[in-house]
Amino acid sequence: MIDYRNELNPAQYQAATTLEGPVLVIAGAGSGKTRTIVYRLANLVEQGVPASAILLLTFTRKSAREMLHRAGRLLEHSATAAVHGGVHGVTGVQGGTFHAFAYSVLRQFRPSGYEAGDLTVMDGADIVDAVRHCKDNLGIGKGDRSFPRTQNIVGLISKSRNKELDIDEVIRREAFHLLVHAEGIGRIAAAYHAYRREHGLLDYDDLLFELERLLRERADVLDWCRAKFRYIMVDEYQDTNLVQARLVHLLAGEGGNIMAVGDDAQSIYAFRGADVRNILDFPKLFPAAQIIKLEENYRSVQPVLDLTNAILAEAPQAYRKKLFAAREGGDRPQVVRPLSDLTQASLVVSRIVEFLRSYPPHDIAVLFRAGYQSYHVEVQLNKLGVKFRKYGGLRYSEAAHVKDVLSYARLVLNPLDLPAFQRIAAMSKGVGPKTTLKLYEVARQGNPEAASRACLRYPELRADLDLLDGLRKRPHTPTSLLEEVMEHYKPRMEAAFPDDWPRRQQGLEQLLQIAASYRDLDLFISDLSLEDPGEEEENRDSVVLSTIHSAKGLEWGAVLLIDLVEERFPSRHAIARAEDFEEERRLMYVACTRARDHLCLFVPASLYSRGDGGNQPAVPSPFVRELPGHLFDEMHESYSGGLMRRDVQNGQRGAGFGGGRGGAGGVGGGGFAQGNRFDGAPGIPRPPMFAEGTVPGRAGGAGRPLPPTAYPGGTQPGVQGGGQSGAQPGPQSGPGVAAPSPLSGGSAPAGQCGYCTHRIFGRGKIVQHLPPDKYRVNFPGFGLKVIMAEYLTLESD
DNA sequence: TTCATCCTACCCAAC
DNA sequence: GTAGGATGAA
Repeated sequence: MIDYRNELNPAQYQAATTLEGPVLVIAGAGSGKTRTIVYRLANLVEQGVPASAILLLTFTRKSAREMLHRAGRLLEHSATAAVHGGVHGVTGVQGGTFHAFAYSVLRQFRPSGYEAGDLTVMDGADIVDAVRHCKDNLGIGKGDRSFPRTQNIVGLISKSRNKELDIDEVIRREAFHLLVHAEGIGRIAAAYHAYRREHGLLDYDDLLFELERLLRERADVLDWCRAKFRYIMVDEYQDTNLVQARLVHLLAGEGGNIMAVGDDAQSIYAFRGADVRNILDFPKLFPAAQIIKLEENYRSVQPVLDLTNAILAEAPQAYRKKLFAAREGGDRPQVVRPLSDLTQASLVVSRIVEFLRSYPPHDIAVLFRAGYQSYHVEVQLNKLGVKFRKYGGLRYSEAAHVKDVLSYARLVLNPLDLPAFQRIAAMSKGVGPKTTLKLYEVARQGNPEAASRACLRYPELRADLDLLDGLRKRPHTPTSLLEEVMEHYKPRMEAAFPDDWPRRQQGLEQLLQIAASYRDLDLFISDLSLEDPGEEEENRDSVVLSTIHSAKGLEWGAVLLIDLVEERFPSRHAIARAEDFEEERRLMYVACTRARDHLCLFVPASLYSRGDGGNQPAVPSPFVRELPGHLFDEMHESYSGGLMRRDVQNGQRGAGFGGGRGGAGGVGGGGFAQGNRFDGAPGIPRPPMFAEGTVPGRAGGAGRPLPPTAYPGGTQPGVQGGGQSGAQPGPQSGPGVAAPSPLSGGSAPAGQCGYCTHRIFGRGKIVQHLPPDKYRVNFPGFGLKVIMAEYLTLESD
């Protein structure tokens, strides 16, 4: 028997043991929310509720699986499971995202109004392709420079549906400058809608709305759902949107057994229609709802908690919680001020290397606002041979070769899947957009002579169509089908990607692996759109790089948060409207509350931008400026690359930018290993500003007052530095490719045995030469690393 | 009509 | 780096 009362605190206990009726759990960051859900799952099962009657809606399938796994372990260890003969388990619990759940119901009870044979779920790239197709088709915005990009249009369409507002209204509210194009955008949206219906395609928003429509139109389906899922739990409820809340209400019924878990302070998805009001209005929607608050924080040390509480203190909040810590001691968070975003990357990486002494790689994370911001850090990590995994960025299933292969599979399933057809057709020489459409019409009308005529002209395409016909003739498992497709596709891939096809081949093998666990092709394909399989395997020997959004719900021993400057964080998109700005603040809160022991905030003093001639000064993020100075330690990078501690005595909040000159000097104490080790070290490219001798915004070095920035409610924030908006710095080197290192002076080792020195890892023994230019080296304390020769200095013995 | 090439503006977050 | 528009040749 699980000892719920002893293993949970009183609030958690109440949540885990209240099984009937509606319950709202307000769970502060790090308050053992997951633990509570896990125990409640176990409890439900112990009480004899069949697993198949439980629906667990979470933010990712991964977190659903994690909870189910833990609940299963809990049950295994309890005596009750044995008493009941082990029949109880959590294996039958349905868990995943709203979208995945919606698809599972929709494929079972097909909604009315879809012509084509099968329903295919579109992923982000499919959606962009489809909208572009509609836009071109209508000839809207052609050659008009002021017309928004397809991506932007997709964003507007999705926003209008998620917020359930007219697209004109969305434009009026959030993109006033596009108002002149509102009519055209509206027409594209309408065409895109018709396009999906015509081709049997569902985008993310369709999944939710079509499920709602189905449940409202078909009483039998609603009854079936209610009878089947008698206990529903929804995690991260603060990030549900309107239609999701209605779905919850529909599925549970007014007095239903529904538990919603969330934290209004962590609502960070308003941009996709999430509405904090959902969590605030939960008691109205379910009048009998009990409200339980989890306020004790088990995750973070007190100094980290103090800082995160300070971030939250500035925010208006409905469900007031006072988080108190269960963990004593710990270091104060650090604010590090690198000279530029380029040197920031070096500092971040050396900090990571330091943390690697006390934490396993997967317990260290670098977090950032937007995917592209980790670029420099990735380059630096590659240089040092530190493995990392990046979350939030290009999806695995959106890689070209994967999409190619999947297009065949999609056509087998749904012969009129136009996006897939276009993809396949475009691979053939001599076939462009026009020809593709003609051929598609021919195929649709089933005109045999026209078809064979067309095939004669394009032998490659003919081979594709033959393959598809062959595949359609007999039933296939996802695996056998993919194997056949891949065999057919391989020569194409080798031709199309001459330099890296072997790596892509590996990716396809991975796809095969994933497919192996599916029996139904349509489920397999839709799952790829709904959940990134790349996130499945957790790599325990890789440091984590993640967008803050993707970091939701996770925690690490050490968290490094980068690019805390205006325009980047808060995002430049979020400074005009107060509500957007508040969401940025919550995002900052979410980021910082991910840290258990160590939190480092990086505030680069300048940003490198190619377009604007080098480095532009950057203004520290208001989220850092507003922090009371006694809550953190502050370090400045010196011109020579070392770090110096800011004089705490002068440490009034916000006033000390550049004031650290007279401080404790050197580093040592702050934990950044050796103080000035960057000086003249080989292989560290200095930022251009250094070489050029000009340091915008830092000249003079001290006491420059902070540029005032106005925020929503006040005047428009001035555009600093000439209005550039963070043009991507040109790559100084691709990942894994050595940058020219101006100072290295040709120190590449030539021998292959013996010892070498690395500027971060120190002295190590060369274990193996990996031609042409890498070495496997064993560094005491760090273990085996693969390092490029350029970054090693051979010991001349 | 397709394809190669150049050029420029543009990048926010995710199911 | 990428999307996608403009351009001109095949």
